[in-house]
Amino acid sequence: MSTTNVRVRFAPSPTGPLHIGGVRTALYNYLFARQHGGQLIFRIEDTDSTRFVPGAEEYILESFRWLGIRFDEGVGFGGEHGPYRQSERREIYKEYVSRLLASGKAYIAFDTPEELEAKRGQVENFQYDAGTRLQMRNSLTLAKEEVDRLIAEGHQYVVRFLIEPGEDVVVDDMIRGKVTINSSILDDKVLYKSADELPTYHLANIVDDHLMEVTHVIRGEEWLPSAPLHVLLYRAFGWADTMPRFAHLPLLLKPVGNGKLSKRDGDKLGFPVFPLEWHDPKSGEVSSGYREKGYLPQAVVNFLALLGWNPGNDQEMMSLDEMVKLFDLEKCSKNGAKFDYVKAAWFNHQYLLQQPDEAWVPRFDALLQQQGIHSTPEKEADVVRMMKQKVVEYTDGQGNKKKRNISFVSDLWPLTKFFFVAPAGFDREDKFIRKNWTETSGAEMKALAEVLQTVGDFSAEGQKQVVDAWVEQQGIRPWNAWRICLVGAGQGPDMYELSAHLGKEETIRRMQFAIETLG
RNA sequence: GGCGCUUUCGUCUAGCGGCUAGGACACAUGCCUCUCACGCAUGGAACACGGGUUCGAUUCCCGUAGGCGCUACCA
Repeated sequence: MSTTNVRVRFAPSPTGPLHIGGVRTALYNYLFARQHGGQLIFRIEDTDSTRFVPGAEEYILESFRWLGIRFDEGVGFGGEHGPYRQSERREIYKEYVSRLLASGKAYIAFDTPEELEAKRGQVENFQYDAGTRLQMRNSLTLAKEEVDRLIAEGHQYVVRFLIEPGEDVVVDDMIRGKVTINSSILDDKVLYKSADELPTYHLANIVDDHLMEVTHVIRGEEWLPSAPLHVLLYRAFGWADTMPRFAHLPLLLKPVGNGKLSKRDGDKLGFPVFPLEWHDPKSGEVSSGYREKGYLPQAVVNFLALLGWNPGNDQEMMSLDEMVKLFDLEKCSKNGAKFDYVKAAWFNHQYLLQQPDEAWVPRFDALLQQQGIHSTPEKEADVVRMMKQKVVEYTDGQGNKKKRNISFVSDLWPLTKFFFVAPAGFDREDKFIRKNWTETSGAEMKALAEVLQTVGDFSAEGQKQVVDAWVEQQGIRPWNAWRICLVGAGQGPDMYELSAHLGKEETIRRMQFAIETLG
Protein backbone atom coordinates (compact mmCIF):
# COMPACT_ATOMS: atom_id res chain seq x y z
CA MET A 1 0.00 0.00 0.00
CA SER A 2 2.91 2.32 0.64
CA THR A 3 3.65 2.36 -3.08
CA THR A 4 0.37 4.12 -3.81
CA ASN A 5 0.57 6.51 -0.89
CA VAL A 6 0.46 10.08 -2.18
CA ARG A 7 3.09 12.44 -0.83
CA VAL A 8 3.42 16.02 -2.00
CA ARG A 9 5.34 19.00 -0.77
CA PHE A 10 5.36 22.77 -0.67
CA ALA A 11 8.90 24.02 -0.53
CA PRO A 12 9.30 27.77 -0.32
CA SER A 13 12.52 29.67 -0.13
CA PRO A 14 12.72 31.91 2.96
CA THR A 15 13.69 35.01 1.02
CA GLY A 16 10.75 37.16 2.08
CA PRO A 17 7.01 37.07 2.54
CA LEU A 18 5.00 34.32 0.90
CA HIS A 19 3.68 35.45 -2.47
CA ILE A 20 0.00 34.88 -3.14
CA GLY A 21 0.90 32.68 -6.10
CA GLY A 22 2.85 30.49 -3.72
CA VAL A 23 -0.20 30.29 -1.52
CA ARG A 24 -2.20 28.91 -4.42
CA THR A 25 0.50 26.34 -5.22
CA ALA A 26 0.46 25.23 -1.59
CA LEU A 27 -3.33 25.10 -1.64
CA TYR A 28 -3.42 22.82 -4.67
CA ASN A 29 -0.85 20.56 -3.04
CA TYR A 30 -2.96 20.50 0.09
CA LEU A 31 -6.15 19.65 -1.80
CA PHE A 32 -4.40 16.92 -3.74
CA ALA A 33 -2.86 15.39 -0.62
CA ARG A 34 -6.11 15.42 1.35
CA GLN A 35 -8.12 14.04 -1.51
CA HIS A 36 -5.82 11.06 -1.81
CA GLY A 37 -5.38 10.58 1.88
CA GLY A 38 -1.72 11.41 1.48
CA GLN A 39 0.78 13.66 3.21
CA LEU A 40 1.72 17.27 2.62
CA ILE A 41 5.30 18.14 3.49
CA PHE A 42 6.63 21.57 4.37
CA ARG A 43 10.24 21.91 3.31
CA ILE A 44 12.42 24.99 3.52
CA GLU A 45 14.66 25.52 0.52
CA ASP A 46 17.34 27.76 1.95
CA THR A 47 20.20 26.73 -0.30
CA ASP A 48 21.01 30.31 -1.19
CA SER A 49 22.63 31.56 1.98
CA THR A 50 22.98 35.06 0.53
CA ARG A 51 19.24 35.57 0.14
CA PHE A 52 18.12 34.36 3.53
CA VAL A 53 15.73 36.75 5.26
CA PRO A 54 15.17 36.39 8.99
CA GLY A 55 11.54 35.95 9.97
CA ALA A 56 10.43 34.70 6.57
CA GLU A 57 10.06 31.10 7.69
CA GLU A 58 7.88 32.07 10.67
CA TYR A 59 5.87 34.35 8.42
CA ILE A 60 5.13 31.51 6.00
CA LEU A 61 4.11 29.17 8.79
CA GLU A 62 1.87 31.82 10.30
CA SER A 63 0.28 32.45 6.91
CA PHE A 64 -0.74 28.85 6.51
CA ARG A 65 -2.06 28.69 10.05
CA TRP A 66 -4.27 31.65 9.25
CA LEU A 67 -5.42 30.19 5.95
CA GLY A 68 -6.24 26.83 7.49
CA ILE A 69 -3.82 24.88 5.34
CA ARG A 70 -2.32 22.14 7.48
CA PHE A 71 0.86 20.25 6.84
CA ASP A 72 1.55 16.69 7.92
CA GLU A 73 5.28 16.86 8.26
CA GLY A 74 8.18 19.19 7.76
CA VAL A 75 9.74 22.20 9.45
CA GLY A 76 7.63 22.85 12.51
CA PHE A 77 5.62 19.65 12.07
CA GLY A 78 8.12 16.84 12.63
CA GLY A 79 8.25 13.65 10.62
CA GLU A 80 10.41 10.68 9.70
CA HIS A 81 12.15 12.20 6.71
CA GLY A 82 13.93 15.13 8.27
CA PRO A 83 15.66 17.39 8.59
CA TYR A 84 13.32 19.41 6.41
CA ARG A 85 15.45 22.51 6.20
CA GLN A 86 17.89 22.13 3.33
CA SER A 87 20.65 24.05 5.05
CA GLU A 88 20.65 21.23 7.61
CA ARG A 89 21.12 18.53 4.97
CA ARG A 90 24.60 19.42 3.77
CA GLU A 91 26.07 16.00 4.48
CA ILE A 92 23.31 14.27 2.57
CA TYR A 93 23.85 16.37 -0.54
CA LYS A 94 27.61 15.91 -0.35
CA GLU A 95 27.13 12.19 -0.46
CA TYR A 96 24.92 12.31 -3.53
CA VAL A 97 27.13 14.79 -5.33
CA SER A 98 30.08 12.48 -4.86
CA ARG A 99 28.04 9.63 -6.32
CA LEU A 100 27.41 11.64 -9.44
CA LEU A 101 31.07 12.58 -9.62
CA ALA A 102 32.13 8.96 -9.19
CA SER A 103 29.87 7.75 -11.96
CA GLY A 104 31.06 10.46 -14.35
CA LYS A 105 27.62 12.08 -14.55
CA ALA A 106 28.99 15.29 -13.14
CA TYR A 107 32.31 17.10 -13.05
CA ILE A 108 34.13 19.77 -11.11
CA ALA A 109 34.52 23.25 -12.59
CA PHE A 110 36.87 25.99 -11.39
CA ASP A 111 35.76 28.81 -13.63
CA THR A 112 35.18 31.87 -11.49
CA PRO A 113 32.05 33.98 -11.88
CA GLU A 114 34.27 36.66 -13.39
CA GLU A 115 35.68 34.26 -15.96
CA LEU A 116 32.21 33.14 -16.92
CA GLU A 117 31.08 36.71 -17.17
CA ALA A 118 33.99 37.51 -19.47
CA LYS A 119 33.19 34.50 -21.61
CA ARG A 120 29.59 35.59 -21.96
CA GLY A 121 30.82 38.95 -23.05
CA GLN A 122 33.05 37.47 -25.74
CA VAL A 123 30.88 34.66 -27.05
CA GLU A 124 27.35 35.41 -28.10
CA ASN A 125 24.80 33.19 -26.37
CA PHE A 126 27.50 31.40 -24.47
CA GLN A 127 26.28 28.29 -22.74
CA TYR A 128 28.26 25.88 -20.57
CA ASP A 129 27.51 22.64 -22.38
CA ALA A 130 28.88 19.88 -24.61
CA GLY A 131 30.01 22.44 -27.15
CA THR A 132 32.03 24.56 -24.73
CA ARG A 133 32.87 22.56 -21.64
CA LEU A 134 36.15 21.36 -23.13
CA GLN A 135 37.36 24.96 -23.41
CA MET A 136 36.80 25.63 -19.72
CA ARG A 137 38.74 25.01 -16.54
CA ASN A 138 37.23 21.83 -15.18
CA SER A 139 37.99 18.25 -14.25
CA LEU A 140 37.35 17.27 -17.87
CA THR A 141 40.16 19.43 -19.17
CA LEU A 142 42.55 19.50 -16.23
CA ALA A 143 44.77 16.65 -15.14
CA LYS A 144 43.61 14.82 -12.04
CA GLU A 145 46.63 16.00 -10.04
CA GLU A 146 45.87 19.58 -11.00
CA VAL A 147 42.25 19.22 -9.88
CA ASP A 148 43.33 17.72 -6.58
CA ARG A 149 45.89 20.46 -6.09
CA LEU A 150 43.40 23.25 -6.75
CA ILE A 151 40.95 21.76 -4.27
CA ALA A 152 43.68 21.20 -1.70
CA GLU A 153 44.75 24.81 -2.07
CA GLY A 154 41.26 25.88 -1.27
CA HIS A 155 40.16 27.15 -4.65
CA GLN A 156 36.45 27.42 -4.86
CA TYR A 157 34.68 25.24 -7.38
CA VAL A 158 31.28 24.06 -8.45
CA VAL A 159 29.98 20.69 -9.54
CA ARG A 160 28.24 20.68 -12.89
CA PHE A 161 25.86 18.13 -14.32
CA LEU A 162 27.19 16.60 -17.53
CA ILE A 163 24.42 16.70 -20.06
CA GLU A 164 24.65 14.42 -23.10
CA PRO A 165 23.37 16.36 -26.08
CA GLY A 166 20.99 15.26 -28.80
CA GLU A 167 18.44 13.45 -26.72
CA ASP A 168 14.73 14.21 -26.66
CA VAL A 169 13.69 14.30 -23.04
CA VAL A 170 10.00 13.82 -22.41
CA VAL A 171 8.25 15.18 -19.34
CA ASP A 172 4.80 13.74 -18.84
CA ASP A 173 2.93 16.59 -17.21
CA MET A 174 -0.43 15.92 -15.57
CA ILE A 175 -1.80 19.23 -16.78
CA ARG A 176 -0.03 19.74 -20.09
CA GLY A 177 0.56 16.23 -21.35
CA LYS A 178 3.87 15.23 -22.89
CA VAL A 179 6.38 18.05 -23.16
CA THR A 180 9.52 17.30 -25.16
CA ILE A 181 12.76 19.21 -24.92
CA ASN A 182 16.02 18.28 -26.58
CA SER A 183 18.90 17.93 -24.16
CA SER A 184 21.16 19.96 -26.49
CA ILE A 185 19.52 23.18 -25.39
CA LEU A 186 20.18 22.42 -21.73
CA ASP A 187 23.36 23.69 -20.12
CA ASP A 188 25.57 21.88 -17.65
CA LYS A 189 23.77 23.16 -14.61
CA VAL A 190 25.61 23.92 -11.42
CA LEU A 191 24.51 21.37 -8.83
CA TYR A 192 26.78 22.25 -5.96
CA LYS A 193 28.87 25.16 -4.75
CA SER A 194 31.94 24.63 -2.61
CA ALA A 195 31.72 28.22 -1.38
CA ASP A 196 28.90 27.55 1.04
CA GLU A 197 28.96 23.75 0.76
CA LEU A 198 25.39 23.78 -0.43
CA PRO A 199 23.70 22.40 -3.52
CA THR A 200 21.60 24.49 -5.86
CA TYR A 201 17.85 24.07 -6.14
CA HIS A 202 18.01 21.41 -8.82
CA LEU A 203 20.15 18.93 -6.94
CA ALA A 204 18.59 19.51 -3.54
CA ASN A 205 15.15 19.24 -5.00
CA ILE A 206 15.71 15.88 -6.64
CA VAL A 207 17.55 14.38 -3.71
CA ASP A 208 14.99 15.56 -1.19
CA ASP A 209 11.96 14.57 -3.22
CA HIS A 210 13.46 11.15 -3.64
CA LEU A 211 14.46 10.71 -0.01
CA MET A 212 11.17 12.11 1.23
CA GLU A 213 9.32 9.76 -1.09
CA VAL A 214 7.46 12.49 -2.87
CA THR A 215 5.09 11.07 -5.47
CA HIS A 216 3.76 14.22 -7.15
CA VAL A 217 5.49 17.51 -7.79
CA ILE A 218 2.88 20.25 -8.15
CA ARG A 219 4.56 23.58 -8.78
CA GLY A 220 4.43 26.74 -10.84
CA GLU A 221 4.89 26.85 -14.57
CA GLU A 222 8.17 28.72 -14.20
CA TRP A 223 9.68 25.32 -13.49
CA LEU A 224 8.55 23.67 -16.68
CA PRO A 225 11.69 24.54 -18.66
CA SER A 226 13.90 22.88 -16.07
CA ALA A 227 11.72 19.81 -15.67
CA PRO A 228 13.70 17.89 -18.32
CA LEU A 229 16.85 18.58 -16.34
CA HIS A 230 15.15 17.09 -13.33
CA VAL A 231 14.14 14.02 -15.30
CA LEU A 232 17.75 13.61 -16.39
CA LEU A 233 18.88 13.90 -12.77
CA TYR A 234 16.50 11.17 -11.64
CA ARG A 235 17.93 8.97 -14.36
CA ALA A 236 21.51 9.80 -13.42
CA PHE A 237 20.83 8.68 -9.87
CA GLY A 238 19.07 5.56 -11.08
CA TRP A 239 15.75 6.65 -9.63
CA ALA A 240 13.79 6.82 -12.85
CA ASP A 241 11.33 4.17 -11.73
CA THR A 242 10.29 6.10 -8.62
CA MET A 243 10.34 9.52 -10.23
CA PRO A 244 7.41 11.64 -9.11
CA ARG A 245 4.70 12.76 -11.50
CA PHE A 246 4.83 16.43 -12.49
CA ALA A 247 2.08 19.00 -12.69
CA HIS A 248 2.98 22.54 -13.70
CA LEU A 249 0.43 25.14 -12.70
CA PRO A 250 -0.37 28.24 -14.75
CA LEU A 251 0.95 31.51 -13.38
CA LEU A 252 -0.90 34.38 -11.73
CA LEU A 253 -0.69 37.46 -13.92
CA LYS A 254 -1.00 41.19 -13.30
CA PRO A 255 -4.61 42.47 -13.23
CA VAL A 256 -3.71 45.07 -15.83
CA GLY A 257 -0.90 45.19 -18.31
CA ASN A 258 1.51 42.39 -19.03
CA GLY A 259 3.61 40.09 -16.96
CA LYS A 260 3.29 38.01 -13.88
CA LEU A 261 1.89 39.33 -10.66
CA SER A 262 4.43 41.19 -8.59
CA LYS A 263 4.65 43.02 -5.30
CA ARG A 264 4.56 46.34 -7.13
CA ASP A 265 1.14 45.67 -8.64
CA GLY A 266 -0.44 45.42 -5.26
CA ASP A 267 1.02 48.72 -4.14
CA LYS A 268 -0.13 50.40 -7.32
CA LEU A 269 -3.68 49.09 -7.49
CA GLY A 270 -4.35 48.84 -3.79
CA PHE A 271 -4.69 45.16 -3.07
CA PRO A 272 -2.39 42.85 -1.11
CA VAL A 273 -0.19 40.29 -2.77
CA PHE A 274 0.74 38.69 0.52
CA PRO A 275 -1.45 36.77 2.93
CA LEU A 276 -0.21 38.66 5.99
CA GLU A 277 1.22 42.09 6.48
CA TRP A 278 4.98 41.98 6.09
CA HIS A 279 7.52 44.26 7.69
CA ASP A 280 10.76 44.02 5.80
CA PRO A 281 13.53 43.68 8.42
CA LYS A 282 16.09 45.43 6.23
CA SER A 283 14.25 48.29 4.55
CA GLY A 284 11.55 48.64 7.18
CA GLU A 285 9.08 48.73 4.31
CA VAL A 286 5.58 47.47 5.08
CA SER A 287 3.59 45.42 2.59
CA SER A 288 -0.11 44.96 3.17
CA GLY A 289 -1.65 41.57 3.82
CA TYR A 290 -5.03 40.01 3.22
CA ARG A 291 -5.58 39.35 6.90
CA GLU A 292 -4.97 42.94 7.93
CA LYS A 293 -7.08 44.26 5.06
CA GLY A 294 -10.05 42.47 6.54
CA TYR A 295 -10.23 39.43 4.31
CA LEU A 296 -11.52 36.19 5.73
CA PRO A 297 -9.20 33.23 5.17
CA GLN A 298 -11.99 31.15 3.62
CA ALA A 299 -12.60 33.88 1.06
CA VAL A 300 -8.94 34.08 0.12
CA VAL A 301 -8.70 30.33 -0.22
CA ASN A 302 -11.90 30.05 -2.23
CA PHE A 303 -10.92 32.85 -4.57
CA LEU A 304 -7.43 31.49 -5.09
CA ALA A 305 -8.64 27.96 -5.72
CA LEU A 306 -10.74 29.16 -8.62
CA LEU A 307 -7.86 30.99 -10.26
CA GLY A 308 -6.69 28.22 -12.53
CA TRP A 309 -9.08 25.49 -11.53
CA ASN A 310 -12.82 24.90 -11.46
CA PRO A 311 -15.00 22.02 -10.36
CA GLY A 312 -16.50 21.56 -13.81
CA ASN A 313 -19.83 23.11 -12.94
CA ASP A 314 -21.08 26.54 -11.93
CA GLN A 315 -20.38 26.21 -8.24
CA GLU A 316 -18.18 29.00 -6.91
CA MET A 317 -18.64 29.02 -3.16
CA MET A 318 -16.74 26.12 -1.68
CA SER A 319 -15.33 25.26 1.69
CA LEU A 320 -11.88 23.74 1.94
CA ASP A 321 -13.48 20.35 2.60
CA GLU A 322 -15.69 20.63 -0.46
CA MET A 323 -12.71 21.58 -2.56
CA VAL A 324 -10.87 18.51 -1.32
CA LYS A 325 -13.68 16.38 -2.70
CA LEU A 326 -13.97 18.23 -6.00
CA PHE A 327 -10.35 19.02 -6.80
CA ASP A 328 -8.93 17.59 -9.98
CA LEU A 329 -5.58 18.40 -11.55
CA GLU A 330 -7.03 17.50 -14.93
CA LYS A 331 -9.42 20.40 -14.57
CA CYS A 332 -6.67 22.93 -14.05
CA SER A 333 -6.40 25.41 -16.85
CA LYS A 334 -3.20 25.69 -18.83
CA ASN A 335 -3.02 29.42 -19.33
CA GLY A 336 -2.13 32.10 -16.84
CA ALA A 337 -4.89 33.88 -14.95
CA LYS A 338 -5.06 37.62 -14.42
CA PHE A 339 -5.44 38.39 -10.78
CA ASP A 340 -8.96 39.79 -10.38
CA TYR A 341 -8.91 41.51 -7.01
CA VAL A 342 -12.43 42.86 -7.53
CA LYS A 343 -13.72 39.32 -7.49
CA ALA A 344 -11.62 38.60 -4.43
CA ALA A 345 -13.56 41.33 -2.65
CA TRP A 346 -16.82 39.75 -3.84
CA PHE A 347 -15.81 36.45 -2.29
CA ASN A 348 -15.05 38.23 0.94
CA HIS A 349 -18.46 39.86 0.77
CA GLN A 350 -20.05 36.43 0.48
CA TYR A 351 -18.14 34.90 3.38
CA LEU A 352 -18.43 37.93 5.58
CA LEU A 353 -22.19 37.76 5.41
CA GLN A 354 -22.26 34.09 6.27
CA GLN A 355 -20.74 34.86 9.62
CA PRO A 356 -22.96 34.85 12.68
CA ASP A 357 -23.70 38.05 14.59
CA GLU A 358 -21.27 37.15 17.35
CA ALA A 359 -18.40 37.13 14.89
CA TRP A 360 -19.20 40.68 13.89
CA VAL A 361 -19.25 42.29 17.28
CA PRO A 362 -15.53 42.16 18.11
CA ARG A 363 -14.58 43.25 14.59
CA PHE A 364 -17.05 46.05 14.70
CA ASP A 365 -15.86 47.01 18.13
CA ALA A 366 -12.29 47.29 16.85
CA LEU A 367 -13.58 49.51 14.08
CA LEU A 368 -15.27 51.79 16.60
CA GLN A 369 -12.17 51.99 18.75
CA GLN A 370 -10.23 53.00 15.67
CA GLN A 371 -12.65 55.86 15.21
CA GLY A 372 -12.23 56.84 18.83
CA ILE A 373 -15.71 55.78 19.79
CA HIS A 374 -16.22 53.93 23.01
CA SER A 375 -19.71 52.70 22.96
CA THR A 376 -21.47 50.43 25.38
CA PRO A 377 -21.61 46.78 24.44
CA GLU A 378 -25.39 47.01 24.32
CA LYS A 379 -25.23 49.80 21.82
CA GLU A 380 -22.77 47.96 19.63
CA ALA A 381 -24.90 44.88 19.64
CA ASP A 382 -27.87 47.03 18.81
CA VAL A 383 -26.11 48.55 15.84
CA VAL A 384 -24.82 45.23 14.64
CA ARG A 385 -28.31 43.83 14.88
CA MET A 386 -29.72 46.77 13.03
CA MET A 387 -27.07 46.67 10.36
CA LYS A 388 -27.59 43.00 9.80
CA GLN A 389 -31.27 43.56 9.59
CA LYS A 390 -31.38 46.58 7.36
CA VAL A 391 -28.17 46.56 5.40
CA VAL A 392 -26.44 43.29 5.70
CA GLU A 393 -28.85 40.46 6.09
CA TYR A 394 -31.58 40.58 3.57
CA THR A 395 -34.15 37.93 2.85
CA ASP A 396 -36.53 38.23 -0.03
CA GLY A 397 -40.24 37.35 -0.10
CA GLN A 398 -39.49 33.73 -0.95
CA GLY A 399 -37.19 33.40 2.04
CA ASN A 400 -34.08 33.27 -0.13
CA LYS A 401 -30.85 34.69 1.18
CA LYS A 402 -29.70 37.56 -0.94
CA LYS A 403 -26.41 39.22 -1.63
CA ARG A 404 -25.52 42.13 0.58
CA ASN A 405 -23.52 45.23 0.15
CA ILE A 406 -20.36 45.14 2.14
CA SER A 407 -17.10 43.45 1.34
CA PHE A 408 -15.14 44.28 4.48
CA VAL A 409 -16.03 45.03 8.05
CA SER A 410 -14.34 48.38 7.55
CA ASP A 411 -17.00 49.20 4.95
CA LEU A 412 -19.36 49.37 7.88
CA TRP A 413 -17.99 52.63 9.23
CA PRO A 414 -19.33 54.96 6.53
CA LEU A 415 -22.60 53.04 6.71
CA THR A 416 -22.98 53.28 10.46
CA LYS A 417 -21.13 56.44 11.34
CA PHE A 418 -24.35 58.40 11.98
CA PHE A 419 -25.34 56.02 14.77
CA PHE A 420 -22.46 57.40 16.79
CA VAL A 421 -21.69 60.81 15.39
CA ALA A 422 -24.20 63.58 14.72
CA PRO A 423 -23.89 65.43 11.42
CA ALA A 424 -21.43 68.28 11.95
CA GLY A 425 -22.77 70.23 9.00
CA PHE A 426 -24.57 69.81 5.72
CA ASP A 427 -23.35 69.96 2.17
CA ARG A 428 -25.87 72.09 0.31
CA GLU A 429 -24.40 70.90 -2.99
CA ASP A 430 -25.23 67.31 -2.11
CA LYS A 431 -27.78 65.94 -4.57
CA PHE A 432 -29.88 64.28 -1.92
CA ILE A 433 -29.98 67.35 0.32
CA ARG A 434 -30.76 69.72 -2.53
CA LYS A 435 -33.60 67.55 -3.63
CA ASN A 436 -35.07 66.72 -0.25
CA TRP A 437 -34.61 69.84 1.88
CA THR A 438 -37.17 72.25 0.54
CA GLU A 439 -38.49 75.59 1.75
CA THR A 440 -41.10 73.88 3.86
CA SER A 441 -38.72 71.36 5.36
CA GLY A 442 -37.66 73.56 8.26
CA ALA A 443 -41.20 74.08 9.40
CA GLU A 444 -42.14 70.45 8.84
CA MET A 445 -39.22 69.26 10.91
CA LYS A 446 -40.10 71.67 13.63
CA ALA A 447 -43.63 70.29 13.69
CA LEU A 448 -42.36 66.71 13.57
CA ALA A 449 -40.04 67.39 16.48
CA GLU A 450 -42.97 68.63 18.49
CA VAL A 451 -44.95 65.50 17.67
CA LEU A 452 -42.01 63.31 18.66
CA GLN A 453 -41.72 65.20 21.91
CA THR A 454 -45.16 63.86 22.81
CA VAL A 455 -44.37 60.24 21.99
CA GLY A 456 -44.27 58.22 25.18
CA ASP A 457 -43.03 54.91 23.82
CA PHE A 458 -40.03 55.91 21.73
CA SER A 459 -39.50 52.46 20.25
CA ALA A 460 -39.75 52.20 16.49
CA GLU A 461 -43.23 50.75 16.87
CA GLY A 462 -44.31 53.39 19.34
CA GLN A 463 -43.17 56.22 17.09
CA LYS A 464 -44.72 54.66 14.05
CA GLN A 465 -48.14 54.59 15.63
CA VAL A 466 -48.09 58.28 16.45
CA VAL A 467 -46.10 59.67 13.54
CA ASP A 468 -47.70 57.65 10.75
CA ALA A 469 -51.09 58.97 11.76
CA TRP A 470 -49.80 62.52 11.95
CA VAL A 471 -48.10 62.25 8.55
CA GLU A 472 -51.31 60.95 7.02
CA GLN A 473 -53.30 63.75 8.50
CA GLN A 474 -50.80 66.40 7.37
CA GLY A 475 -50.44 64.91 3.95
CA ILE A 476 -46.68 65.29 3.91
CA ARG A 477 -43.75 62.95 3.35
CA PRO A 478 -41.16 64.05 5.87
CA TRP A 479 -38.82 61.06 5.80
CA ASN A 480 -36.09 62.30 3.51
CA ALA A 481 -35.81 65.64 5.28
CA TRP A 482 -35.85 63.82 8.61
CA ARG A 483 -33.09 61.57 7.26
CA ILE A 484 -31.03 64.65 6.47
CA CYS A 485 -31.44 65.78 10.07
CA LEU A 486 -30.36 62.52 11.64
CA VAL A 487 -27.91 61.13 9.07
CA GLY A 488 -26.79 64.13 7.07
CA ALA A 489 -26.99 62.11 3.88
CA GLY A 490 -29.21 59.80 1.88
CA GLN A 491 -28.40 56.55 3.58
CA GLY A 492 -29.09 54.43 6.61
CA PRO A 493 -31.88 52.28 7.95
CA ASP A 494 -35.58 52.92 8.44
CA MET A 495 -36.11 56.28 10.15
CA TYR A 496 -38.12 54.93 13.08
CA GLU A 497 -35.44 52.31 13.70
CA LEU A 498 -32.81 54.98 13.63
CA SER A 499 -34.50 57.49 15.87
CA ALA A 500 -35.42 54.76 18.33
CA HIS A 501 -31.78 53.82 18.52
CA LEU A 502 -30.63 57.41 18.99
CA GLY A 503 -33.28 58.09 21.61
CA LYS A 504 -35.67 61.00 21.90
CA GLU A 505 -33.21 63.53 23.22
CA GLU A 506 -30.53 62.98 20.57
CA THR A 507 -33.08 62.74 17.78
CA ILE A 508 -34.60 66.08 18.63
CA ARG A 509 -31.20 67.66 19.19
CA ARG A 510 -30.09 66.64 15.70
CA MET A 511 -33.33 67.93 14.23
CA GLN A 512 -32.89 71.29 15.88
CA PHE A 513 -29.34 71.55 14.63
CA ALA A 514 -30.48 70.85 11.09
CA ILE A 515 -33.31 73.36 11.29
CA GLU A 516 -30.90 76.02 12.53
CA THR A 517 -28.26 75.23 9.95
CA LEU A 518 -30.37 74.61 6.88
CA GLY A 519 -33.23 76.94 7.71
C1' G B 1 17.88 35.81 -29.97
C1' G B 2 16.98 30.42 -28.44
C1' C B 3 13.68 26.85 -26.13
C1' G B 4 9.03 25.72 -24.01
C1' C B 5 3.95 26.66 -22.50
C1' U B 6 -0.46 29.14 -23.91
C1' U B 7 -4.85 31.69 -26.84
C1' U B 8 -13.59 31.39 -25.63
C1' C B 9 -17.24 37.94 -23.37
C1' G B 10 -13.31 43.65 -20.08
C1' U B 11 -11.85 39.56 -16.12
C1' C B 12 -12.16 34.23 -14.13
C1' U B 13 -14.06 30.32 -16.84
C1' A B 14 -17.80 25.96 -18.94
C1' G B 15 -17.36 23.47 -23.51
C1' C B 16 -13.63 17.51 -24.47
C1' G B 17 -16.84 17.14 -33.62
C1' G B 18 -23.21 18.85 -34.46
C1' C B 19 -25.14 24.05 -28.55
C1' U B 20 -29.72 30.09 -29.94
C1' A B 21 -21.51 29.11 -27.24
C1' G B 22 -23.47 28.46 -20.56
C1' G B 23 -22.15 30.65 -15.58
C1' A B 24 -19.70 34.19 -12.21
C1' C B 25 -17.36 39.14 -11.34
C1' A B 26 -17.72 43.92 -13.41
C1' C B 27 -20.91 47.21 -16.35
C1' A B 28 -25.87 49.35 -18.18
C1' U B 29 -31.24 49.83 -17.80
C1' G B 30 -35.86 48.95 -15.31
C1' C B 31 -38.72 47.41 -10.95
C1' C B 32 -39.05 47.72 -5.60
C1' U B 33 -38.62 51.98 -2.11
C1' C B 34 -38.77 57.02 3.26
C1' U B 35 -32.62 57.27 1.44
C1' C B 36 -28.29 54.35 0.24
C1' A B 37 -27.80 49.57 -0.51
C1' C B 38 -29.69 44.72 -1.02
C1' G B 39 -32.98 41.95 -4.10
C1' C B 40 -35.46 40.92 -8.67
C1' A B 41 -35.78 41.41 -14.05
C1' U B 42 -33.53 42.65 -18.52
C1' G B 43 -29.40 43.92 -21.64
C1' G B 44 -24.66 44.60 -24.07
C1' A B 45 -20.32 41.55 -24.35
C1' A B 46 -16.16 36.13 -26.66
C1' C B 47 -14.41 31.21 -29.86
C1' A B 48 -6.87 35.60 -32.39
C1' C B 49 -5.88 34.77 -37.79
C1' G B 50 -4.80 31.45 -42.07
C1' G B 51 -4.59 26.67 -43.91
C1' G B 52 -5.90 21.67 -43.61
C1' U B 53 -8.69 16.76 -41.63
C1' U B 54 -14.07 15.86 -41.67
C1' C B 55 -20.63 15.36 -44.13
C1' G B 56 -19.66 18.99 -40.17
C1' A B 57 -15.05 22.50 -36.58
C1' U B 58 -14.84 26.78 -30.74
C1' U B 59 -13.45 21.59 -30.24
C1' C B 60 -8.38 17.55 -33.97
C1' C B 61 -3.54 18.74 -36.93
C1' C B 62 -0.04 22.46 -39.10
C1' G B 63 1.46 27.40 -39.65
C1' U B 64 1.23 32.84 -38.36
C1' A B 65 0.43 36.46 -34.75
C1' G B 66 -0.20 37.82 -29.57
C1' G B 67 0.56 36.60 -24.33
C1' C B 68 3.54 34.15 -20.56
C1' G B 69 7.77 31.61 -18.68
C1' C B 70 12.84 29.95 -18.74
C1' U B 71 17.57 31.06 -20.62
C1' A B 72 22.43 32.63 -12.89
C1' C B 73 27.48 29.55 -8.50
C1' C B 74 18.13 32.47 -7.43
C1' A B 75 14.47 29.62 -6.21
